[in-house]
Amino acid sequence: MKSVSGDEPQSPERTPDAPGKRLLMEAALRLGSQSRSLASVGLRELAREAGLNPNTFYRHFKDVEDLGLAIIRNIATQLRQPLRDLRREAAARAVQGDGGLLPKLMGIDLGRGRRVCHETVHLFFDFVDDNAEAFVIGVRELHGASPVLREALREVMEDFAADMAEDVREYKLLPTLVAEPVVRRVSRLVSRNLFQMSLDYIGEPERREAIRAEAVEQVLFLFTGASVLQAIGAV
Amino acid sequence: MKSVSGDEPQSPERTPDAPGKRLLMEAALRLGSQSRSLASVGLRELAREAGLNPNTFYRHFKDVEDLGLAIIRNIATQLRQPLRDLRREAAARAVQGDGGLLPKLMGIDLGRGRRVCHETVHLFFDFVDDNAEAFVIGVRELHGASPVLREALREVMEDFAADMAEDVREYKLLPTLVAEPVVRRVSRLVSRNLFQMSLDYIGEPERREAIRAEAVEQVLFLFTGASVLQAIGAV
DNA sequence: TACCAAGGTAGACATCTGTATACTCGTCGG
DNA sequence: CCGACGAGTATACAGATGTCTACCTTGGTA
Repeated sequence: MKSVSGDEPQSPERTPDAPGKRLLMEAALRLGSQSRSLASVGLRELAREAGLNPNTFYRHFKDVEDLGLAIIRNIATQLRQPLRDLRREAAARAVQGDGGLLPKLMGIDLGRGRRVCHETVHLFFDFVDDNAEAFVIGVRELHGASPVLREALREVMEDFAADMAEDVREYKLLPTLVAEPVVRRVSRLVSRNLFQMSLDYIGEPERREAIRAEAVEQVLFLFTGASVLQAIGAV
Repeated sequence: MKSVSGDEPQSPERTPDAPGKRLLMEAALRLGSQSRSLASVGLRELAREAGLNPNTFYRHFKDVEDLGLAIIRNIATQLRQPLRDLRREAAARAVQGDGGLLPKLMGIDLGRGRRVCHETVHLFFDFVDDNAEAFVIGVRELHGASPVLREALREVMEDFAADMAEDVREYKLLPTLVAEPVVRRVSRLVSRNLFQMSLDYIGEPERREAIRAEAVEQVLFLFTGASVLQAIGAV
């Protein structure tokens, strides 16, 4: 046994992944997203779907849980950086005024935050479009059976939220008087909610545009509410 | 076979529930909340935990899914009415001014909404305290394997949100200029988030007070944000 | 050339699961 | 008093699952 998905920490996918491993992960995406929990598919069904011998599974993973971890790490690394980059770009692009379409509320430049938020949310949903299966599994497993997967996904969302909070501060998307812990809490909630909505998004294709709009709206509500309440000293 | 949990619609628990049925449901709460998904416990393990013969299961339920439905219906009916009643009381109690502790923001009486919200949230978490196992299972199964359970739970949360939106309107907790669909969407999000947080609440006993506070805060942020943005015409 | 490890296969094992049929027992209505 | 019925039990079976040991194949390398 060499690499049951736990080598030296990890060079980010230095192995082009043995064909079997990839086949198994793809099979897991297909089956796991189509109804049941990952654990309940079972190693054997997984191998069957992948067109492989059950024992081949052991060459690459020690558990179904282990497979799950691999999938999670995959999408997490694919999502995190692009999202940060886009947020930076969006913030930069939105620096030049929006022509004052929206009034400033108690000194808060709503227009800028709104545009950054709009773009971020849309990139997120674009990513959901491309990785629907992984998202279904992810959100399922977030409250699922395995504590290990839960913890891993929690961490992903926590990082996601932390990035967001940091960017909000760095690009000054909120008035500085909003305390940092508040920003973090709001970010956490936004993150959580976006992941949640990704399931609606996937499950109701005919409402996709509406859901994107609602998501933007909700994020705006939250940050605005936080700003206003803090401004009048009612945190 | 007489009552596999699908009789005439339902008189609300006219049967005091055969002892076996109750034992099985309690066993399901214990096992289902302690790690895996309901479906993955399996009828046999369930019966074992309940100290009964596997076949006894069939006398009361046709499926594990069926058992799940019964549990969901139970807690749903236990939660809904009390919550509405409390909200009405809270709203009535909060009619007499709060002494102007908080300034009115653009004509919005924040103090009243805040108090009602505070009490509602706390009642909710008290209920979570008393039914922790059911909540764990509920939130798990919300994104779980079975479409039937998912749909049932969605409905529960939808009702929960609808009640909330209606009460907000009826007790005038928000300025009337906030459009009804917006209230509904915000309510839906709040509802979803509360259920979500109930898991944190259960899982991190040492942070319970903090979580309650955060929940109240988030609800306030949302409704405030919605009010403000609507007020300045930026919905 | 010989070797060796990684990737993949084959068959066998005990174990668990859902389900079907058939039995027991207490209670209640006629 | 008796039969029917609800609740619970016993046994049995086919199928699936995780895992073990052993074997084959390939590509690189000493």
